[in-house]
Formats: sequence, structure tokens, C-alpha cells
Amino acid sequence: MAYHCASDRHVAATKIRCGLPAGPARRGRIHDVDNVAIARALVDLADLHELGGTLPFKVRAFRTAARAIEGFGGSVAELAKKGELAEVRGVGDGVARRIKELLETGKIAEAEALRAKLPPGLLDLMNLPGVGLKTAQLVWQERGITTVDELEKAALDGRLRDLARFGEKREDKLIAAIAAWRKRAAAPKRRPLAVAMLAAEALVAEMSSVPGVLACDYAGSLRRRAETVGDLDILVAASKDDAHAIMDAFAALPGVVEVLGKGETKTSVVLEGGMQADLRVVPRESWGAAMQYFTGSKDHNVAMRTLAVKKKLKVSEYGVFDEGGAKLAGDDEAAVYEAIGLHWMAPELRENRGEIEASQTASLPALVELADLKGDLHMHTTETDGKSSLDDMAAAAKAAGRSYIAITDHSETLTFVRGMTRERLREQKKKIRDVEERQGIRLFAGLEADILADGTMDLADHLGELEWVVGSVHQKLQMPKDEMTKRVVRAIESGKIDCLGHPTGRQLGQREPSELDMEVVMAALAKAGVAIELNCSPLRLDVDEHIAKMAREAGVPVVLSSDAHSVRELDHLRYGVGIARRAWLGPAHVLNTRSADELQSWRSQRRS
DNA sequence: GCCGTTTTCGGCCCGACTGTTTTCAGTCG
Repeated sequence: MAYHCASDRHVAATKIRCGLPAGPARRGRIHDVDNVAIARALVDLADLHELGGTLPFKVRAFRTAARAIEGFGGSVAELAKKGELAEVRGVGDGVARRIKELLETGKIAEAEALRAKLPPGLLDLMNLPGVGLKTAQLVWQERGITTVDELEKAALDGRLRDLARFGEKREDKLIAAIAAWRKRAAAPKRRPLAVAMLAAEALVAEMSSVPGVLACDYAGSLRRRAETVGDLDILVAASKDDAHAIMDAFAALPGVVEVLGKGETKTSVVLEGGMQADLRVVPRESWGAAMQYFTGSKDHNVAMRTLAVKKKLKVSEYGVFDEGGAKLAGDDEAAVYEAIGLHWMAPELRENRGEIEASQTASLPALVELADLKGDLHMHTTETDGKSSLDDMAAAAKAAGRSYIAITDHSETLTFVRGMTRERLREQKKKIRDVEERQGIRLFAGLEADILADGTMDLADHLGELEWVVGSVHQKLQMPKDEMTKRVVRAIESGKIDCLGHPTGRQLGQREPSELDMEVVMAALAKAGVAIELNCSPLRLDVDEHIAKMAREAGVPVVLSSDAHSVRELDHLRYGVGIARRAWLGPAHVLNTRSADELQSWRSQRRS
């Protein structure tokens, strides 16, 4: 969905009740109102103002602030306590005042007052595709319709067709839109990065072989490597004469279950599994400008265009134009940036989090790349819950370009995966030496040792014999924040682990992260000289980009690990690289960009 | 309501598609 990935609609459509979290254990802890809840309250406020006829720019300001808060790294509630809300770009005095009220009282009186004036259900109408402010107001005022159910009934009865700018066709469309909306409401809205990437890569491969296609690639939040992706944006460069046939080919691809719309430049389809994909056909000479435009993010593009306007230039998906309409750039993405006085920026940086300023001053960071990763320090074998043998993992890792790996099966406590005992670890170490020699890749005899409930380490007296130890929490993930923080800090301070594995335990769309005071954990890591894992498994991506950024700022080395349970999963590293780049990590911030020898010397330095 | 190489007022991103019109409003991305 182009640069609207974190769209206002998305936030609004997945509304949750905002206010104080329920339950005796958390009562009164106002700082638990998180960024997402604050953002949703502001989107609600924007919707209410919009329906109430408030000035559009004021409505937009609330939405901008909501987006900024949703994407903000730290805790906005903490900032509010310190009176530093102005640190968030897009939050001024007005929004700060409303946030404070929300945190103190659990609601915004202004929103409640507006809501009281409006019939309940009206906001839901605006979440329907094709229904915006004007239509919602129209059906409410002219037909007294305030709920989706009423709207559906009116459309089925043919009671809408006489309204201004309505007709039979629109009625039919609305009925279909409501059905689709109901269906979608039951399905997950955003997919993990890996799911989206595999689908997009398949689409790009198919479209690349269609006659007339000069170039094809994906853009959108996927190109920016957001951890979850809403819609896919596929771009094709082609001449106008071929556009029609290319659209037909796209709509007829295997895996397409529904065509939502088809025009000269854009076709939208729904794929099996419910994901939406949009194809744009652009002229060859606009390829760079189109890639730039449809990669987003929205905030990045707005900031970039605002800069262009100041220089009396106009930027669109067709190019950069001067006042006289002369085209300055378009076919090449880097040239588009250069035309407005900026350096090209990696897509992962394009979130309007300082990258434009960095580009202006030529201080953009050099970002880590997959090829920089010399080793992979977390993987499993058939010895515990892996699906591939030690031999196969070593061979596959070498083939993938790694020069060393750590074998880190689970520890004894995890009985349900036949966790490793001391004896089996000693046996495995011998085998590792043998495989190492035969396969010609450096192997570290390691372990993913469990951090027990009290913060002590499983097999604690054996860890000193190992060459790489990942310490991870696998059980009792739901501890209260204070206890969990103490538990993890104790493990870090034990001197027995090299890296904290999947630190929050989250699984995208499946399991919420454990409650953890990350600032305390990060300080402990920095002090003890222990690394933090960015687990690249597409279901985890743990830690996220915000925590990875904290690590960079705290000087804590980050380890990008596949956590592979089969040879195929060694490929997971590429997803984590995207997250690391979004956190502005360079090769120097990532520990496994170092050689095996350098890694060992890092380890021994710490242990001395 | 926010913000500043246009700086405390006066701006605030731009184009395609759809369904309704017969020149365009509304919606979306």
C-alpha cells in the first residue's frame, strides 16, 4: 500500500480500548499505557474531529503525532513523566497536553465530548474501503445510518442509490466492501516480513518474464524491511503500449484469488491467504522516481517533498521537476535524491528519523550487509530439536558463505526437546572437532543454555568448557517486569554467557514480548561485556529495531543469528540484517562480522 | 495543531481511479 504502511486507517481499524490496563496486578500503573495505545487514542481523536468538522490541518496534526508516537523508540509515557514530550517530532504543546491527560485520567475529555455528540458506530463506517468522511456524513445525515449493519441493509434495499454521487454500482460495491471488510476483520492484517518477502519475490520473478517488462522489483514497507508488511507493492517499468497486457498477466497469475481493481497504471489483487498486492506500471524514464515514491515511508516522502518545495522543485512518482516543468531526474533513484540536494539513502533508513538531515550533512551511516556476516552463532541440530545433522549444518553454512558457526543445542532443562546433558555435550564436542576438520569450516562447541526462573544458568558448572554460550529464557516468560529484569540481569552478571538470546521472547503475531526493563538490561550487558542477540528467525525478529538501536547507543555488540533448526533456516539471517539496518547498525556494531580469531579474542578479553 | 535555510505567521505532498458526472468530488495510497 505504498507509503501508507503504517496508515492511519490501519491503526484505526484495529482499535483497542485505550486507557488503563485492567487487572489487579497492574492497577494504577499509568506508565503501562504504551505507545500504541496512545497513538490509537490520538487517531480516535482525529477521526472524531474530522466527523465533527474540525479544520483539516488540525486533524492531520493529530494523525501525524499518532504515527510519530507509534514509531517512536522509547516509552512515550516515560517521556511524558519527565516533561520531555516535545522530543517526539510532531508532538507540540497541544498533543502533549492531551497525552498527559490520557495518562493521568485514562481518557481525553475532549474526545469523550465529541463522541457523545456522535452516534456510536459512525467511526466504523469510515473504516470501510470507499467510505470516507463525506460519505459517512452523507448517509448519517440523509438516511440516519450510523452502523455498518444499517449501511449494509440500506444498500441491499436500494435505499442509497438516490443519494448525491451514489448509484447502483456504488451500492453494489459497498455491499462487496462490507463483506470483504468483515472477512478481513477476522484475518491478521499484517504478515511477518518473511511471508511477504517470499510472496513478493515470487511475484517479481513471474512478472519479470512477462513480455514488455523492462524492469520489475518490489517497493513499499517490504523494501524498507519493516518487521511486518501490510500490502505488497510491485513496480514494473514498461512502455505504455504494453501496460494493458502486463496488467492482464498480473491479474492472471497463479495465486491471485481476486482482482480488486484494474486500470492503466495500477492493478490491485488479493493473493491466496488474503494478502493484497498492487502492481504499478511506470515508464522506464520514471523508474527511479517511482521506486523512491512507492518505497516511502510516508513520513520520509513528506519530509523530502517539503524540502523540495523549499527549493522550488516538485517531486512526484514521475520525477523531479523545476518551476518551468523541466525534468531534472527520474530514471535513477539516486539521481532523484541528488536533484534535491540529498545523497541516496538505503530504504531501511527512510522513516524520517533523522536520515534526511544525515543525508544533507553527508553523515549517513554505513550499514551492515549480509555479506559482512562471517559467522552464525546460534543453531540447532538433530541432537535436540533441529531437523538437520551437525554435518549438514556445517556444510550448508559454509556453502552460504560463513567461515565459522557455533553449534548451540538446547540445555538439559528443556527435556521436551531432549536438552543436552554434560555427557552428551562432551561427546558432541568430539564430533564437532571431527566435522570441523572434514568440512573445512571453523566450529565452536556451544550451547543455548537456559536462564532458569531465578536467573541462575542451566548446567552452570559446565559452561566454562564451551566455546560459545547463548543464554536464553524459554520458560516462565510471563513474569512481572521487575522479577524478569532481575532474572535476566543475574544471568548476564554470571560471567557464564557470551550472548543474551532472543531477549524478549516475542513471536510475531503469536506471543507478546516478556516485560523487561530494557534500559536496565542494556546497562548490565554493557558493564559485563556481554553481547545481545538479534534473532533473525522471521517469527521472532527479537530484538526489534528499537532495542537494537539502544544497543548501538549503549555500545553493546549485537549478534545476528539464524537460530536455524534446519539447513534451510540458515537463510534467516537476511531478515535480521534488514532489522539491523533499520536500527542504523554498521559492521562495527555487529559482533559476527569479525573473524573467528577476533571473536575469540573478544571473548577472552571479556573473561580476563 | 505543528513547525521553521519561508522562523512566531502562514503555510501544510501529489496523482490515479472510480463513479458519478459532462468537469469533478471523494477516496485512496
